[in-house]
Amino acid sequence: MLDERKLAVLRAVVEDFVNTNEPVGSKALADRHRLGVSPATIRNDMVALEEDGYITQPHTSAGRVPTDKGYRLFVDRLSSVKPLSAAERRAIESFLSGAVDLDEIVARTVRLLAQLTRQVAIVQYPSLTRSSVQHVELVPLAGQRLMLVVITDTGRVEQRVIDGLGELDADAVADLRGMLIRATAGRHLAEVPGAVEDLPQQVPPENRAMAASVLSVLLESLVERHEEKLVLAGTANLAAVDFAASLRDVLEALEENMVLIRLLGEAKDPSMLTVRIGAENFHEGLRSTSVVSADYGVGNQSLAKIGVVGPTRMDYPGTMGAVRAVARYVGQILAGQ
Amino acid sequence: MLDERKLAVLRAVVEDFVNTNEPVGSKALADRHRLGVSPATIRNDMVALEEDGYITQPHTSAGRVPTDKGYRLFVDRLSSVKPLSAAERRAIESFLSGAVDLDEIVARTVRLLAQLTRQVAIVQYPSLTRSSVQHVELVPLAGQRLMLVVITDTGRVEQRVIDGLGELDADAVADLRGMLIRATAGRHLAEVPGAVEDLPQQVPPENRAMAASVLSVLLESLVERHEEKLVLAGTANLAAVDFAASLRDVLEALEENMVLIRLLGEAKDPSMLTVRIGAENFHEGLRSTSVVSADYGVGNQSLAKIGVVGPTRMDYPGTMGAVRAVARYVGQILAGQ
DNA sequence: ATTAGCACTGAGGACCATGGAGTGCCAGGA
DNA sequence: TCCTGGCACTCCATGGTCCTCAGTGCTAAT
Repeated sequence: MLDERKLAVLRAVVEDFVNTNEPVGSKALADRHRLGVSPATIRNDMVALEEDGYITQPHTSAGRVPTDKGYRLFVDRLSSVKPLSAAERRAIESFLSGAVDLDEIVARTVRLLAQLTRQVAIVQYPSLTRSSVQHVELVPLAGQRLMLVVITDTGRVEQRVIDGLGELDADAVADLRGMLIRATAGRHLAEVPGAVEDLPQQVPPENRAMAASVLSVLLESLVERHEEKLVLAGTANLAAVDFAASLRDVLEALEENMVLIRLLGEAKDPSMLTVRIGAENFHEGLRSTSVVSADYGVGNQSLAKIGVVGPTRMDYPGTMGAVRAVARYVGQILAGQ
Repeated sequence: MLDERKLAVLRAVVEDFVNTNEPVGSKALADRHRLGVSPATIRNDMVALEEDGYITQPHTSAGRVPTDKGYRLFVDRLSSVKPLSAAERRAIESFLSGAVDLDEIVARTVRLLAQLTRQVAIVQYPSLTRSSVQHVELVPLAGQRLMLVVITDTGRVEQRVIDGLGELDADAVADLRGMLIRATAGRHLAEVPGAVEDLPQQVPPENRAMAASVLSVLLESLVERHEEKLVLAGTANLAAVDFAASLRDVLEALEENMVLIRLLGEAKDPSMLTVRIGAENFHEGLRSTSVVSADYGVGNQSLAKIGVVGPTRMDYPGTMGAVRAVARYVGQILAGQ
C-alpha cells in the first residue's frame, strides 16, 4: 500500500518541513524535488499518506505536516545517518583533546554537541556501576571527622565526610586505610560489597564501630546511591523554536534530573543510536520534542549516555550523525585518559 | 526637588508595575494607594519624576513605567529588605541540612533559591583561593601515570592526572607524597607556591623531573587556574517573562560561565547584598535583567557568591530577602560541615 | 499648591474585504 | 489502470478602517 513513490513523497515532506517550518503543499514538492510526477498525482499520494496517519493538515487548504508516525517511518526507513564533514571531525578532535580532567571532558563534550546540533545537549557522567576502584583514601580532618575518597578507573572521584566517630586513633585510621586499599583496589564496583563484608572481623574490637561507619558510607556512596550526574548545554537554542507545549514546560522538564535520566533510556551497546519522537517520550512537557541518544564507552563496554533534545521537527540525519560521532570521540578520549 | 510625596509616587509606581506588568496611570495610583491627593496632582508629580528620568512613558497616552534609574532609587532609598516568613526559614533549614557533601549542598542551594525567588539562581562553589590544604594525595595509576588529589578544608576536592613521567619508582612516589603533605598541609592556598618552591632540591636528582612535573600540575590546578565552578537553576522561570532583549540572548549569556562570574562581581563581606539593575550589567544580552547577589562564607570570610537573575521588573525587597537568607544559611551549613 | 474639567493622543481590538496557497474531485488521455 | 490538467472551493493571513478607552497635558478655578 505504500509504494516507492509514496515513500519518496513522505521523505520530501519531512525534509521540506524541517527546512522551512511551514506546511508543504503538492506544488512546492513537485517544484523542489524531482519526483517526475505532477502535483495532482502527489496530492493523491498525500491523501493515502494522510489516511495512514503519516502526515496531517493543520487545516483545510493548508499543506501537509509530518506526524510523529511519519517522522518515525522517516527515521527508520527513509533516511541514513549523515556523517560529519572532515572539518567537523577535526574540530571535534582538537576541541576534546585539550581537556585535562573528567569534568572538563564532560563540559567540553556537552558544549560541543550543543553547537554541532544547535539544540540542547545532555551528557551523562561515566557510570560508577561499571567502573572499578583505582584507589581509596581515608583522610583525617579536624574535629574527629574523616574524609573518604574513592578514585575510579574512569577518572571519577567520589568523596564523603564521615562524622560522629568519636575519638580517632591515627594508627587505627591508617590500618583501616590499608585494609580498604588491599580489599578493593582493582575490584569492579559491584564486587566491593562482597570484598569488604568481613573486614570488621579483622579490626580490633575497639575500632569496629569506626570501621563499620566507614564501610557503610563507602557502600552507600558507591553502590546504593549511584546517583547519575549529568550536564546540559544549549538551552538557548530552544528559544528559537516555537513549541506546541509551552517553552516553560520544556525547560522545566530539562531541569529534572530524573526525567533526563529516563529520557536517555536504558544502556545498550556503545554507538547504538536511539531516537524517541514526540509522544514516544513519556513526559508531558516533552510531547513535542524528540530525543536522539547514544551510548559511549570504552571498547564495547557502555559507560553512560549522551543525547540531544530538540523539536520533533529536527534534522534527524544530521543530529544522529553528530551524536554518534561525538559519542565515539568521547569513548576514545576516555580510553586514552 | 524630590519631596516626600514624589518619592511615595515613585514607590507606588514601582510596586504597581512589578505587580501588574502594565504601565500604571495616575488614576490607578490614586485608587490603590492612599496618597491623599487627586490624580491630577499625581500627574504633576509624574511629570517631575519623568523629567528627572525616574519613570518613562512607553508612548503618549499610556501610563508610566520605572526606568533603571527609578529602580535604583527605589532599591537604595524607598524599600527595605523583606525578611522571610518563619515557614520559609524552616523550609530552607530542613532542605539544606539534608545534604551530605559539598556537591549536594550547592545543588540544593541553587534549587532552593530558584524556587524561593521564582527566578534564575546562580551559586558559585566555594573559592579555592581562600581555603587551605587539608590533604594531598599522590596515587599511582596504570600506565606510568599519577593522579594528584588535593582536598581543601572547604570540602572541595581537585584531581588531575599527570602523564608522560616515564618509569615510576614506587618509593620515590611515596617520598614525594610525604614531602608534599608536610610542605602544604594546613597551608593557605596562596602560600602553597612559596612552600613547595624548594622541594625539588630535596629530591634525589634522578627523581627531580618527576617532582617538577607534579609540582607544576599542582600549582597550575590550584593557583593559576582558579577556575570558578558554578551552577544554575530555574531557567524555566524565564519563559514566563517577556524581555525587551530576546529570551535567546538572555539564555546565551547565562551559559557563559565567564559572564556569570563577572555578573556576581567582586567579593565583599559576607551577607552584603549587591543589586545591579538593567544597563548596569555590562553584558549586552542582560540589559533588561537585574542581578541580586550576595557573598556567603564562614565567619566573616567570604568564600563565594550566590545570586539571582531576573527581569528588571522584579520584586526587589522579596528577592533581596531570599538571597540574604539563603547566603546566611549556606554559610552556617558550611561552617558545620 | 491643589483640583476639576476638557480636549487630545495613540494602542489595541473588532470588523471586513481581499488575495492566494492549497485542496478535492472529475473527466480526459496514455 | 494510472496519471494529469482543469476547476470550484475553502480557509488563513494580511492589511485597512473604525471605534473605544485609558491616560495624558493644559487651563482655569479654588
